[in-house]
Amino acid sequence: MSKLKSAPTLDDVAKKAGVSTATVSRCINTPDRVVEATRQRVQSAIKELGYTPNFAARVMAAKRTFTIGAIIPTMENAIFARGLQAFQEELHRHGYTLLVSSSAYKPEIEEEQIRTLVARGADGLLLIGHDRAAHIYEFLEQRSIPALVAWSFVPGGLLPSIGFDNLQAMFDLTDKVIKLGHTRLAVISGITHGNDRARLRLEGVQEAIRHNGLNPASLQVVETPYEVENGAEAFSGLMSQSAPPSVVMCGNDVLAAGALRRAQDMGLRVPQDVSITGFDDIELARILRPALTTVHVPHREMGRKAALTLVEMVENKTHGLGERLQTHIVERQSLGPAATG
Amino acid sequence: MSKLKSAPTLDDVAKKAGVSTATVSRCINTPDRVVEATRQRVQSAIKELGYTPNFAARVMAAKRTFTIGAIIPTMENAIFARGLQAFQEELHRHGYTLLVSSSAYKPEIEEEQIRTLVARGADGLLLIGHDRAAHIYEFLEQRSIPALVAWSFVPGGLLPSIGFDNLQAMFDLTDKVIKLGHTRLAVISGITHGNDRARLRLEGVQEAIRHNGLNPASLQVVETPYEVENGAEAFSGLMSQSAPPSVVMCGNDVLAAGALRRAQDMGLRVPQDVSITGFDDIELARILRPALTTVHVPHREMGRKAALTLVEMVENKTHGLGERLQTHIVERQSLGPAATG
DNA sequence: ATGAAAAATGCAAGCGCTTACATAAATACT
DNA sequence: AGTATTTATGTAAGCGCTTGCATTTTTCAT
Repeated sequence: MSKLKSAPTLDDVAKKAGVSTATVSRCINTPDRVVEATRQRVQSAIKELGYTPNFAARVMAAKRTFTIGAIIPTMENAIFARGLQAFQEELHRHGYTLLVSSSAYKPEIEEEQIRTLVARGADGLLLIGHDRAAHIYEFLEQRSIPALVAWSFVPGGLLPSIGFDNLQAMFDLTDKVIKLGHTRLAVISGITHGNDRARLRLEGVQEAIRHNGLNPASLQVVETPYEVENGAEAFSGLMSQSAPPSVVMCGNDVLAAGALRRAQDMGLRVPQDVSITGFDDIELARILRPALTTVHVPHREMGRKAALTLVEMVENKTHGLGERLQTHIVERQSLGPAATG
Repeated sequence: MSKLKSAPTLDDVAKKAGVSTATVSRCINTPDRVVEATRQRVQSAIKELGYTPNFAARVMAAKRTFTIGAIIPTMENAIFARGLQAFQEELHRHGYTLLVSSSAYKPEIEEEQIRTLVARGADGLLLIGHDRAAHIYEFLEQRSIPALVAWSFVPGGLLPSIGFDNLQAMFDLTDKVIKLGHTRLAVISGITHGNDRARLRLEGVQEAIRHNGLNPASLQVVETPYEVENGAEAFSGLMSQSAPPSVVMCGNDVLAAGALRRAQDMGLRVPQDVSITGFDDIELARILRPALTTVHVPHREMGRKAALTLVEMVENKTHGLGERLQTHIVERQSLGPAATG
């Protein structure tokens, strides 16, 4: 009942069905080029043997893998997990498989992963953000691997991108903050090095400050990795100064969650004593008390569209148009008017 | 500067270095079997050409992929994301790449994914939980693919497992709940069909109830998918009855988060009016107010150990011992004594 | 019926790599 | 110095599949 050592091959199927391997191959790949009767015979041979095509052999012969690679900073942040899930689902719908790696926000690791995925024959690649060494783009270009950037839309970038305008989104949020009367702002930003999303969000704040005639030098910025604990630490650092900010704008919801918790631990009321904002609008933002005022990003839509675009790029060898997705501010309870005093 | 159409091959390198392909191959795979001078020459040829070994060809020839497949229900739940991240990191440390698919908790999809991963030559497989059709185990056995189950430890299962005792953990938590004076318990469980973790957790509650001499029939159970919103809905359903429970035990933290939020929306104080418990101890549990009393599961450790075990199984063709990891109750604020009223 | 065109199938050449096995070069030993 | 070992490299046979081209069978129009 179970004695086979190695998997049955095309040849085994061919023999059993009394046809050539070519015919079996056609039955699998282009069934309409095989006459009904033969197909039946082959099908049952396949079933009987429990045959599954060997992927590597197939790739070698056909030069196609139907695999798309994605390299994300981490699976632990819900925004990537969610977008990736949608990406995967859409890919699956088109017959592609997803190969994921995470780079832990480290450029060297990302580069290694890119090479690995290419060596594995990924038909296309999904990358996060635009910031990376020029030679990586050259490598991709030279190997003519279709690649797409997500989570950051930059028109006319080296690679097409599906994402949103991080700068504009944060500009708008900051503008709203300032209109509420805040003048002492602080930012808890993600690490900007090699991360255009973080960088652009920070720039958005700065631009809004200038735009509103506030003093750019008054903006306090802390850069820290995207973890709850870091948000908390950064927050207490910021608040224990002589002139603490009236609002702390965080680079993402995770950081904001940490800040919020710490605020409560410090006995500060949010938003009465200090306002806090997030970015991403992950589920957490809604669950927290007070619920987080944040920027909603359509992660699922982004994942889905990225898949669609990438498949299109791979199959039609087109360059990919890219698309700017809309974000919007979600007003909840963590942002209030500046305290009068 | 960039004109090459297809990737350089071993042959190209061999020619450029003036050696045979075998030597180049050895330089890459068993460098100590090649003399220094030659190795140097080959190395620089590789560098100059920007050569990367073709994965598929390698697999075909060597029958090894250094790939481990993992099929998880979803990447969206932090518990899997976190465990998988650790799994991946450990795998990477041993030179393996991770291939992930998610099954969306659907058995048919899981089966398809298993076949796909096997066809792709995964050297080993990580599966979640023990509940699946017998023929899948046969398939794995027949193809002699090492496979390991995680997130659920069941000694003497068909496959070795690295996980924890879901039943015992929930039994302990329930025992504590009952000791606090609660007699009207309710459970918001995940869907138990095809999910031994959910099923065992529920059984844990039931056993504890019997063990403490309470009436098993009094336990109210709602089964629902693991989403925040579902937890909320289930909670209000439960509480709007004539004799609402004094404690709602949730199948995981996500469900508990939904329940908690809904409780607050309904004007119920937690834990004064009703207690709520979770399971998993994800970050969220700590952030919520009141913070969730839950069962801590060592996800990272589990991921890491699973990787170690699986690599060992693959490389030494051993059967894998499995390991029962310890969980513990984390007492926070969402569970209190039964209301005396 | 009969030859031409169309459809179905078979043949066999790779795809790029690893790895026995064979051979050549270097080193050791008497 | 001469032979036995050891070490380094080359030769070539696949791994399981796809696919262009050749061949056979079927279909169709005359």
